Amino acid sequence: MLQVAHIRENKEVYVQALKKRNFEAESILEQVISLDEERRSTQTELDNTLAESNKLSKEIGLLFKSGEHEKANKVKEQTGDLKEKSKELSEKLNAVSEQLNQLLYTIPNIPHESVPAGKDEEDNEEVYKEGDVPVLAEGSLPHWELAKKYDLIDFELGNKITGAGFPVYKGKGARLQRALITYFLDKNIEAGYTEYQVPLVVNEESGYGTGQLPDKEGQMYHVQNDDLYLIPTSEVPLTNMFRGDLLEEKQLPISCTAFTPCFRREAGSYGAHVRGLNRLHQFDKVELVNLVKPEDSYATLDKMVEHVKDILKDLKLPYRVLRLCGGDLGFTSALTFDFEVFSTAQDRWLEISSVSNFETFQSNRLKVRYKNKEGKKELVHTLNGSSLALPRVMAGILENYQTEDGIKVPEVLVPYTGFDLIN
RNA sequence: GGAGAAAUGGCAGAGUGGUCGAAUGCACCGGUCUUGAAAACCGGCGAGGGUCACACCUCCGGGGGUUCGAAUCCCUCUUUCUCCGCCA
Repeated sequence: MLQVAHIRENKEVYVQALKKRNFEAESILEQVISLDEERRSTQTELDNTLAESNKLSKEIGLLFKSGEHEKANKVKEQTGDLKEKSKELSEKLNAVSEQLNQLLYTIPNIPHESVPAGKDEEDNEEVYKEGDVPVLAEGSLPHWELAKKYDLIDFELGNKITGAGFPVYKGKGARLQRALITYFLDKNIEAGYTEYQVPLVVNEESGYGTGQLPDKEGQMYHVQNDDLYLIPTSEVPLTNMFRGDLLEEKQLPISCTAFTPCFRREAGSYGAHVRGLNRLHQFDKVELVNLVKPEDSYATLDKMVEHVKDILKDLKLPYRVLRLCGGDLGFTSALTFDFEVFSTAQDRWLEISSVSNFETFQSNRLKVRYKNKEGKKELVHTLNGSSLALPRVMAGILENYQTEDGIKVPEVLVPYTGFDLIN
């Protein structure tokens, strides 16, 4: 959520910046400003009314104490009007504030100046590429064929138990998956992150805090009996741990990592691009979340990007890094780098990580602040990134490491799997 | 799931209808003393809105009510603790 005080002072900057997202902000920002003005003037009026009735109440108290009951009763009569007026004003204030909030929820974050203008993923900017695309033998297979051939993942079984998009991992498939999770966590801990285990269901407030609600309501599974949501990413519980907190400067930066399954309804997805592990309703992911001082956030973003690069280098997977264009940038993000692994057998890039700086967009909603050296309270910057999302890494490994003898296990994983070949 | 008790500032903990945003202690920050530190002493120290700055307003778990006036009384929800039941 954008900060109204800033909008008030820099409306034109906001309008221009949001154009990169193809978001026409002029009129909506004007509405925001006028609602905010109304809000403030209503607040002032209410304050004055309350001040007056507070004064009278005090007077009444004093009069009763000194035994002047008659006088007191007379003053009492004056309070009725004030009471009614303040009731009206506070109702108006609530309505205006609510309206203002609803409006603010619909405005996306302003993109960082380095974000290229653009319509969709076609316009993303490739900023880095590494690794040779392996030349595979004749008859190499996509991962869903490999998963079947070596009995690693059973999609049919998942259909039976739950439905499409809930695969069952078996044998060496399950162990490879577990190895990857442990390896990712270890890498993150080594880089200074603290590991957490967090709830997989969250309340409505948490959903709003990180911006899944109301924007992506349909994306989350909703447990209606208890009004809870299955997390679409551990970003939600991780970031919400700090909701409403006023941190000490020395506590920053806060770096968390967690492994969790993620649940996404992915309503409306279908076709070849969702085959196999490409898109699932339940998948595993290891996530990074950073809370930092504003002046440090872009350096932190760079560090996160380097960290993910490092992991992919370890795994010897060919990958590229994209700077997302305005049209493809997530609602809450100011700058996002996507990582994609090249799937040789599918002959396409698969997104496996997304690393973003949200600046104050989340922290403003979440009210996560810290006291700086001067004792002034400031919103922290929040960042997150996947390191990494499991299914597509799994797909990439299966497809790129296939040989005539079977699927080799990347060297760094062997200590975790306990085997070096799947055959 | 049943019975009872509780929820106050970073923490502990007073406060049961009026001058209470809230005693006191600890923690924290600044100062005096000291070569330095500790101790002692002095001062400061919750959050949000609003203002150039004050003023002023709001907040004692959340919501609602009674009252001229609520941390304090009533209703309701949530959470925590104790006892019982069930259980990985």
